[in-house]
Amino acid sequence: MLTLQRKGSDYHHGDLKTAAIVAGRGLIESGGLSALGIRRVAEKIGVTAPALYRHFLSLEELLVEITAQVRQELGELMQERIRRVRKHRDKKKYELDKFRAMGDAYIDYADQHPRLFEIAFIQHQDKSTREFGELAWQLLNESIEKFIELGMTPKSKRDSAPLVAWSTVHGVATLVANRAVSASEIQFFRSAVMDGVQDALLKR
Amino acid sequence: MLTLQRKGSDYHHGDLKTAAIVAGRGLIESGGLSALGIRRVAEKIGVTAPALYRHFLSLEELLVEITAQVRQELGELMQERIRRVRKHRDKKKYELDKFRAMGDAYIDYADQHPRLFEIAFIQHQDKSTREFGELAWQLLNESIEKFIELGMTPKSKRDSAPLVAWSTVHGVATLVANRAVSASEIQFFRSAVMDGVQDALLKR
DNA sequence: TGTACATCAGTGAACGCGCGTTCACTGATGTAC
DNA sequence: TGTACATCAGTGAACGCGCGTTCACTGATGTAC
Repeated sequence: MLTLQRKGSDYHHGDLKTAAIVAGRGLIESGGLSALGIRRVAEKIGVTAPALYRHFLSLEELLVEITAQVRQELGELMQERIRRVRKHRDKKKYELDKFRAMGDAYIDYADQHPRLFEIAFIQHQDKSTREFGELAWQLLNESIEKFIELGMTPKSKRDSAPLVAWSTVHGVATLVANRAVSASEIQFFRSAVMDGVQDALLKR
Repeated sequence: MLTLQRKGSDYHHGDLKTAAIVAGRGLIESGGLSALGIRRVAEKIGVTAPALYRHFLSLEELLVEITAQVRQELGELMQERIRRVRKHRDKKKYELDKFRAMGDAYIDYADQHPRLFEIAFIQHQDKSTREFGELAWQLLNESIEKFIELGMTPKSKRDSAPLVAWSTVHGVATLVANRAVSASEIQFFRSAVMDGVQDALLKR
């Protein structure tokens, strides 16, 4: 749990910025983007609205910080799941297991935090999102690089493979987050798509 | 061009409902979902706000009608592009060309109407979106059915293939709509992914 | 063909609300001496 | 160690705004006779 209660005096909060981001996340998580607001965040923290202007230039800026954090978290979940994969003496199998774990993590995040996932990649100003989705993108590229090293994926696909994998998994994740696939179909859907990605990347 | 100007008297509009949907679309197209509003739609049409309540129960209902129309349009664009594909005496090639045309249409729509695409699949109440995205989904299934008939796709993939194809193409479309892929990469990205889908569906 | 009347799509004013942001301020903190 | 003071994170009141929706109404339309 992050520091949410005030420490010491009641006048100074201590870590308003962090608290605001956490509170904002919570609002979006339960009510979507339109539930985010300066006044609502302030109320949730137990502070007056203008106090937030000591830490953010505007509502927009708060949102930008929230989405950056969500993208980071998504990357961290992937990293965590990769770590938990059991080693296997068959290196190819091991790499493949890690790859699937990554994809599963991405989809799980979208499933469990649909509203956050929904807003994670929206564009602000002229910044490219991938620049911020750095961690997830990097992990994906490392994984595919391993496939190539082990001769599982042809070198010719070095540039395209990460894009194919990303968009496919992103597609499932989006549809799952939007509940566009019925709950009963989800399991089948997810594994069918992951098999499909594998088919597309691997030599046979 | 749909009937936008009033006909006959100035008092009765003639086709307010249609005009409201068109105007609402336009607002979303240029300013995103948050730009949609009863008052703004009314102003755009040249009518007072309460007039719209003769045709819609609420703002929400107007939005539902707009998204349904967008999904329909998306399907129609796909249909149109399929129609334009040149016949080819090699049936397999012909089917494949039509399949790619469909995918291209889907992505083009997302690229050209990013804001509309963004909101097309959002969930309202408890209705499943696919129920509404009927046309697009049907076309995709027919296409894959042809692949199976021609022995290009194994029968065992009958259920999974449409899901794999949909989510992959949907993924690209989403990322393109969000401008998460830089303009210079888009062409390579699109064709790489379409090649990937093909790899996943077809026997080799 | 002409008139009375029901229908109903539109108007105009008003409602209460919650929003982001600004401003002059106040209270707590921590540093200099 | 104790006091004066600069710093700055918070307050409270107020701003102007645009929103969705309601209400009693009015004006145009088309049907019955």
